[in-house]
Amino acid sequence: MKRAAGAEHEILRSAGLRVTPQRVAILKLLRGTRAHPSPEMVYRELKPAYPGLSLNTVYQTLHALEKAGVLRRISMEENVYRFDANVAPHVHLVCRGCGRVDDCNGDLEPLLEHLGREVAARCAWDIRAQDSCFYGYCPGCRSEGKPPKPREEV
Amino acid sequence: MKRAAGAEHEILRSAGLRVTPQRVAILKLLRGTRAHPSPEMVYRELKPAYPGLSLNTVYQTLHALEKAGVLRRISMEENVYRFDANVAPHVHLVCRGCGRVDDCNGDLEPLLEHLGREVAARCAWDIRAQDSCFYGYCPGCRSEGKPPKPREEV
DNA sequence: ACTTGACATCGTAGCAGTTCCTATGTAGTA
DNA sequence: TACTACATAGGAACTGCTACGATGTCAAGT
Repeated sequence: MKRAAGAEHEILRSAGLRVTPQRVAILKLLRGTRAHPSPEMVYRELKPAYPGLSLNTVYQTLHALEKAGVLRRISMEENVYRFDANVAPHVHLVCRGCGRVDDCNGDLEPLLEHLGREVAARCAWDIRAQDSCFYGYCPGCRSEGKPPKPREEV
Repeated sequence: MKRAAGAEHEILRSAGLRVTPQRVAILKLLRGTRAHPSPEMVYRELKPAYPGLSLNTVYQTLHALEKAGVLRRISMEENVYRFDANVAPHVHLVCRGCGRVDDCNGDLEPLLEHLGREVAARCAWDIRAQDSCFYGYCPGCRSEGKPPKPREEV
């Protein structure tokens, strides 16, 4: 349980956080998926390997990592937190059929940065983060009649 | 309580919804504010004028109006629904200090539509809606030391 | 105007996601 | 190895939202 990869170790240390098996596991999971998991999904995924894991710990770890800037919390149409280890500005695609959240491929960063500059120029706010979400139906749900939302996997 | 303005009346009718005092009041409030109220805020605002109003009714009315395309539900970093009577694509500014949600002035619609086209061209999704949020500190919170979030008014 | 059926409203109860509380455990330093 | 501050676990509490059933009301058709 102690021999985790080094990258997560480094990240935690440089964020001023203690290195614990739980934190390494959570961070590793987030960095290894594109599914933007919710706390619940993280918990369900890691519970088999860490039977003693508490959902509470997942929440606290996610908050700590978010505060340290390692993760981003993103908001979907549903009132459930989701987390993303990709901190750079990018577009999220949210399926109203199955609930999955994808990143949009292709280099949209220049466009998003342009949008950010335009917004900053038009208001007197101190902007710290941006998030662009597109809602619709993924290829899978598109072919069917877009059914109500089941539970997706990490 | 029955002599409300005609615009809301029209909107409700053409959406196929019954016209009731509660619905007119809720829609009128939403259309007359830029604060993107949450259900709770709508309730607190209307309760004095409509003492019998139920929070449940607020929820149901907001859902009905959203389903009819009259309102948009937007997602902030907090897990609270917020509603916007402006259905056209525009940018939201969310203050991490006081929690207020503003629209960004200035004509950003072309840019957003451009972004939408780029996204649609890069993925096989059936896009139905888009939302761009910018997080930071409003002019008021910026001048102070960005305090923790109190409750804002409608 | 009056009746009537379908839809709205209200209050309560229930649920799911998140946070609070606190005793116990453990990482990291000396 | 011993110590101390920080993490964890478990459960209880909180909050925003939804489901349910009884009552009330809008509006179409007499």
